[in-house]
Amino acid sequence: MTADQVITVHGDAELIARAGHLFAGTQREFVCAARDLDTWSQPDARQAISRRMRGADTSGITVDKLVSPAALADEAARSHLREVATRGARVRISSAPLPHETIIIDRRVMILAGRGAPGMREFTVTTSPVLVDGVYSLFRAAWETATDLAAYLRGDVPHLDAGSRAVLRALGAGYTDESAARQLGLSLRTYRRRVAELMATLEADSRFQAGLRAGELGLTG
Amino acid sequence: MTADQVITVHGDAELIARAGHLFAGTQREFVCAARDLDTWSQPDARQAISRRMRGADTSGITVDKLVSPAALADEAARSHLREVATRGARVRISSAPLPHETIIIDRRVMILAGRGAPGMREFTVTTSPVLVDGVYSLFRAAWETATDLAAYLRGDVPHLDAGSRAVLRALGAGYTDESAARQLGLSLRTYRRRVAELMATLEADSRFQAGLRAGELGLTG
DNA sequence: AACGCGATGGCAGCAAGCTGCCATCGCCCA
DNA sequence: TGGGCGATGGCAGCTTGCTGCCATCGCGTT
Repeated sequence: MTADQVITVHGDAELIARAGHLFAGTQREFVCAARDLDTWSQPDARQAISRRMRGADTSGITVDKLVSPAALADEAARSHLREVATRGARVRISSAPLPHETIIIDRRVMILAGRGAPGMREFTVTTSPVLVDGVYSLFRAAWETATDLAAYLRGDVPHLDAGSRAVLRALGAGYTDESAARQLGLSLRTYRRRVAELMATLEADSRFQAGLRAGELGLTG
Repeated sequence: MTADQVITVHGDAELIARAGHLFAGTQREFVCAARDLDTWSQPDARQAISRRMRGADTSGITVDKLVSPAALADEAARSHLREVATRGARVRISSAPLPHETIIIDRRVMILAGRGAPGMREFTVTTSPVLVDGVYSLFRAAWETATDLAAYLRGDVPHLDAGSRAVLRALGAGYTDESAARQLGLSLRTYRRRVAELMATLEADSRFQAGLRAGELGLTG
């Protein structure tokens, strides 16, 4: 039995001071899962990282960012995500609650954030291969099933009104148009109009494709 | 800056000896993500755990097991999963590669397995709240988007032959039956027969529902 | 050769889905 | 009051999808 160490630091400033060099030393891969963008919206923390990254050769580095829909709530966060996406990062949205912040660099170092006020969070820095590999696999499992940012924005999921959701539920339940319309108190004509609108929204050419898209976008409940 | 410890043990025997009491001490929740069932298929390890769990009140404990499809490969593993499922555990299948083994008990203790021969793996035991909470969130994110075991077995995903997959692709591409049949070199009649078979397999009443199911079961590529 | 069997495909008829056209209704605004 | 407008629903005609029935074909068995 042996004992590895997990370093715990308090606050962004100490993290930058003690682990900043790890960010700059990224060789191949930088992955990150976070429920919000609080850490990076702290101006001084972001600038400190940016300064360190400047000059580094970032061309061969893949950047994967997994965030929850909450990160799209305000316009500042949206534009930040769009910006990193245009700089080559892959951004995906997970409907499930994510950690406050999990960062894995080159599959060697792992940084996790605990809860706490922005700027004063507790972070742990770990290099144990077993720990890092295990968490990395979990990250990938969550990543694989998440929705791409572009698809998420294209689908504009949250803009589905209650009616469309009801139609979606009826379709998903496998009803015929006739019984679905009856259940929703609509005429057959109107119900089908709704279905047609929904399919247009989902950019689907067939009902099968619409079902597929609806599933992809996590509209099933 | 403080330093927590991560305990590393080698092999199932040492894990049982040093951390076995943690399993028996489970109060509310036992979650586990694993790419295979090697650990639990080791007879002595499983028996040791079973012995410790005996007598403990397991009624109020929720058990969540997330495994990859590989865990359904051989019949022994399948029946083991069915058995834990009937004992109240929730079992889900993730199409993405999972860690060799990740266990989180009561959201307080975390045990991760590294690679290595069954029986001789390296395990880490961690109690750092920041680490455990972070990994727990990732687990939940992967869990949320995984497929329930029952649905997975019902769909019998692996038993889809090449033809069915081709049909699935055509449907997903949004082609009409006519053009899909032409592309696949089938008559319209046969193509529709295939679609009907597929829908029966997916237990779908409508094409929309079939699309939904296909998406759920991760058949889209 | 004769047979059985499963897969295929044509045909026909029906069910379901799609959409243009128009009448109607409720509502807001002038 | 009257006009405009969007949402609704009926109708009709068309397309697409669904399936039972039967003929055919290939293949392996007897």
